[in-house]
Amino acid sequence: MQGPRTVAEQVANVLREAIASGTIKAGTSLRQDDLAEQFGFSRMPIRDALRQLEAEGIVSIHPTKGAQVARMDSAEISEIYALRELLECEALRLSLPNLAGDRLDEAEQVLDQIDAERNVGRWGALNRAFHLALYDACGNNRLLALIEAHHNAADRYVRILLSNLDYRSRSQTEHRDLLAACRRRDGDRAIGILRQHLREGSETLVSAIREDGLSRKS
Amino acid sequence: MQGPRTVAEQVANVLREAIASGTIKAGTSLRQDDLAEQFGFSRMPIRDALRQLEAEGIVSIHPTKGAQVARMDSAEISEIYALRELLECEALRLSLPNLAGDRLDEAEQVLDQIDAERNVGRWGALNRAFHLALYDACGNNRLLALIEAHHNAADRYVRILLSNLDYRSRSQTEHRDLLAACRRRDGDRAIGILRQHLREGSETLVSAIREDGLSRKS
DNA sequence: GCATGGATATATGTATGCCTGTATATGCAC
DNA sequence: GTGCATATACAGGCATACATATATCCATGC
Repeated sequence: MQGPRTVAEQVANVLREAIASGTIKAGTSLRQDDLAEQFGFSRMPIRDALRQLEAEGIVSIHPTKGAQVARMDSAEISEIYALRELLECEALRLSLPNLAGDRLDEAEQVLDQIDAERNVGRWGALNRAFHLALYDACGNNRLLALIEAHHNAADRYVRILLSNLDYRSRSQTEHRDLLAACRRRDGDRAIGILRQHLREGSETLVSAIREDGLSRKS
Repeated sequence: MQGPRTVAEQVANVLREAIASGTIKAGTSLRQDDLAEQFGFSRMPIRDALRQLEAEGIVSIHPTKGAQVARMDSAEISEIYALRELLECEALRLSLPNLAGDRLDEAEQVLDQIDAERNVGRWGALNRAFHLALYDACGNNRLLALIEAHHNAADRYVRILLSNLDYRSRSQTEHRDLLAACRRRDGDRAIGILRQHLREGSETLVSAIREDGLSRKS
């Protein structure tokens, strides 16, 4: 596994993490000159990085007006979660018959890691790792890429969820229920749990955003 | 409706159309210098355009190795059609209850246009317009964007399909059946027809690609 | 006092040049 | 004769410089 080969990729990775972790807030305008100076590179790789992040739906670019961290209101969060439900339930349905036992063991280890992890910033990645492990055998790489893209797009909001201790506890319970259903090869039950899991996440997140006022327009 | 605001967008549009129409074949390497000379601009807007097309999955870029028109083998075509089936059936299910009658009239006009159109290059766009008209009221903009992205990614292959007179005739019959089911507000039937329509397209296209050898690796 | 137009400033879009990395070909050694 | 190493060439990434568009502010006129 080799690291990023270009400066643009490095910049994109740093910005993605900064946005996901909340260091750079939604709506912040990302000026090419400022970023170039901060990173110590010219504007060109920064432009490439911003294009990359735009493709991922993390920033929005308007010609001659620059880039800013994409704002998501509760409606967009709902859309993303509706898509996650559609895509991930299908991936699980396709994957489960082909899912080897040791993959499930790996998924369980990830759950243990989540319980042990005290660094808030790691929860998002671990949460994603657990979900993707279950879908890994679905046989459709584009489907997996779409799922990962939606995880990335909503990452900074999911982290808000996961920083809520109560939600995190419920989430882990559901994760273990889901894993148990997968071990029993009970596809319908597993998909049902996953669907319920995502809907709870969506509802919790939407109400959290509404009261936090995170959706306010600048 | 204002046109492209930047050179990069214009270049991206021209390249997208050239690739979709088959003027630029799959696997062709897209050298920045050559394109810059052909278009009469510098390499920078060409770079931006290629990044944009990469995000759309139309070209693939490898650092220091340049860009080339993305090759799709039959497996990738199958993946795209599996996703189209998943996404479009869901969009239709969500849209149908909110779909106004005049929208259906518009869709029918598009079908008439397809029958009347003699320019092969227009069929792809009209075909897409018909499908999107049906999903328009689904209420999830991201879902619509994903569907449109998948239409674009497979466009040049769909055009191969549509240039087949026999397939085109069958396709139109299915389109009209689908429209009729929508008018009757028979959601299950409409989704069933759509699913069958997409599966036929996938199978026809996969076998066409296999025998045409379009998936050969340079 | 308000509105409109023009000018200026700022940030993005575009052009060009240089450097680095990779691939290929050739030569030498085994 | 084959394999490996080195050198050269080519293409892309990055930097610097220039052009353009847009927004804001100030001035002038009504």
